[in-house]
Amino acid sequence: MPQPNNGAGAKRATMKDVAALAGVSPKTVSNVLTGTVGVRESTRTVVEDAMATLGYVPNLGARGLRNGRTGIIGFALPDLATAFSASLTHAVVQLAHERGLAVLVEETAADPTREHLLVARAREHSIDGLILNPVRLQDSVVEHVDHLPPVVLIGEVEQYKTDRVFVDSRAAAREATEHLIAQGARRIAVVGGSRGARPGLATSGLRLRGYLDALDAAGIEPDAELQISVRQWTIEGGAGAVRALRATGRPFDAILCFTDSMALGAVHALHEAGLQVPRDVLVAGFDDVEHARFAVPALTTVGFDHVAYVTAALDLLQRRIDGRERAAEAVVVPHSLTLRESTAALPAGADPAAEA
Amino acid sequence: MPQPNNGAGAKRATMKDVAALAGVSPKTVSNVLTGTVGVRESTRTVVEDAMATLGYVPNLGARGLRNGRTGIIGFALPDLATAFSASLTHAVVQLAHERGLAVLVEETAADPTREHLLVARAREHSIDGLILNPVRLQDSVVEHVDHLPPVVLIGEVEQYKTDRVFVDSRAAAREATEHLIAQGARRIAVVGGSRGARPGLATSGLRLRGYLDALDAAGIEPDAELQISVRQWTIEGGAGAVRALRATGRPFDAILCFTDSMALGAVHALHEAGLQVPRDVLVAGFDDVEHARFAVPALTTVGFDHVAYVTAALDLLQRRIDGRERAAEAVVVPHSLTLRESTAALPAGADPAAEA
DNA sequence: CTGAAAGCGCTTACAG
DNA sequence: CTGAAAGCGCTTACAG
Repeated sequence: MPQPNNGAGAKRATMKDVAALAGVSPKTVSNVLTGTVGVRESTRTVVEDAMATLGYVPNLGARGLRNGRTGIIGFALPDLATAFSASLTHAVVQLAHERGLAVLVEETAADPTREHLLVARAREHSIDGLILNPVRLQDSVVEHVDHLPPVVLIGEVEQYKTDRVFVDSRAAAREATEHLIAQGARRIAVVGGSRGARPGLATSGLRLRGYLDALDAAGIEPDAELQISVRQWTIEGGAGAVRALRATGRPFDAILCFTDSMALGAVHALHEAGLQVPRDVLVAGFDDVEHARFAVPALTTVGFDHVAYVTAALDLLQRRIDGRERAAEAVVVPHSLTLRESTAALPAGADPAAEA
Repeated sequence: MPQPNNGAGAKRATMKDVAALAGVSPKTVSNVLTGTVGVRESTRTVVEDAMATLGYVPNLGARGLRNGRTGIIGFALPDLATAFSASLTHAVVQLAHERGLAVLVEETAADPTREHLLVARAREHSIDGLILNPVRLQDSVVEHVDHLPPVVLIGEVEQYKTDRVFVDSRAAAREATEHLIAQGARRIAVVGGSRGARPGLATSGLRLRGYLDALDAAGIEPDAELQISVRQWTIEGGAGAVRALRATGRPFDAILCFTDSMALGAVHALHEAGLQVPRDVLVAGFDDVEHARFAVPALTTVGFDHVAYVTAALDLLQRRIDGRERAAEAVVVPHSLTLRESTAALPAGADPAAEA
């Protein structure tokens, strides 16, 4: 029978083994490895040969126990299954690796107890820092702040004790809404914003505020029935929102969704109902995930550079890990509205889509 | 100025601190924590109170140094940005957490050197095990097998030394192709399979083989020009494949794509070219990601239970970690073809889509 | 059921 | 530039 790979075969070489083979002390091996102290060239060569011979790989857990750095950072998002999450995770893993950091990925989900577990787990594994999208945990993160490692928040949160990276959601939502108005829309629904959201508080509230700014500037009376709150910002959530919207019986000629995933779900639900985008309804999203560009029809969306976003977060985190005595910083990543087929101008004088 | 959260305030409590406060030895605290040895109820209470008072969280790195278990597993995929990756990552993180495991996520990418880095990194962090989708690293993983921790491979690989989880891709591709034929397609293109793929070797080869099986059974002569190889199995890759396909000038009336992401890209590229799905061309995919269900048109796809898939991988890994003396096992996860709008029957006598 | 000793693999002081 | 000692926080034997 085939011998399964069990890794138990060769007992892993330690620094002591390398030192013995090279004829030096473990400290010298350590010096070669970390490079903090100069080592004579000949000594270095002997040590490096010994490491190669033994297939030596340092044990970062042991190192971390001594010097307090594990080389692991945490990355926590509410829902790893969305397209936006995939794009960010991709960028974080890629960019963290370039800095020699490994990434422990966490999911906070809707369950509020997950957040506490997450924080505890992060501490258990002695991560050097945490990049956190606190959409659902804004309040409690603040509470636990004493127990947290260095943290960078991504996304809009009312929190000034911690470094953070975000886009100007209010301005972005306003621009997107203005665009829909310019394309001829007047009865613009919004998907994602909670009706009772306190403006300024988080992503959802800020985007709703920007939407209202644009309506106000255009002299359009906002209609609370057109503001659909969505619990899960997923494709399914977006589809459900459109069904809810149609159930109100209110006519609408455009939909601004707070994520591309929801927008794609909205387009699907409209299609299901026999409504065509953009002929009958305009649709715009947020995030500019790869899918937005390739949807049918291609989706107008508020985009920003995901790599720049993640880079900013990692830069802040690195600085916080290295030297902790700084005031909290905020980095605003530029956004731009990308125009595509889903918001091509409505035919002049078209009737807004009414109830089924 | 606001005081940033730096975590440096309260020096973290250790087991020794808890022991001192509770008036017991560190070993007793350890016993309470691990539960391996019985502890008198009154002692337990005192210790637990002390832990709560100090906000004690165990240091798993230190524990791992002593007992060889870190509680971290690795999860490595070629490309974290795809919809399928997002779905799997979501499931792995969720299900691993339920088992008390944290997940270090890795990306192997197209770069072959990444694989070596990944293995080295995995060892550095003393992960307890690794779940690996070796699409691009089949050969070298085998080479490095001595240095790897317990590994479970996901996806089809010709490798019998290691536990693995996969779907029967050949049968699945055959079923999907038979369905396309039943819907009236005769000139079926395939996207993802390399022309020169050695059948039986990996996902791509197996799916191509299943496709050829179906053509053969239906008495349809395969056309090498309809087999488009794609380097990156992304949306963009799928769109590019359709452009390449159209550039050949060969007519085609259906496309089988080896992932849903590629299928969605294909639909987009067809739409761009003025071809409608399913009126002019049928399209089917693989994986049944959430998006497939909500695409316009909704996508016919070979689906399987992602949670079952990941659960099988975790079960195998857990057993391998616990007791290492077993022959390598293979788990085949059942698949099923989900029929949707993208493969609604072609109009009888329709002309296959020809070149632009 | 509980404790004192030793050690997991590494690095930090401290010497030379 | 290199070494011997001590210790990071925990658990594994070994005693009682």
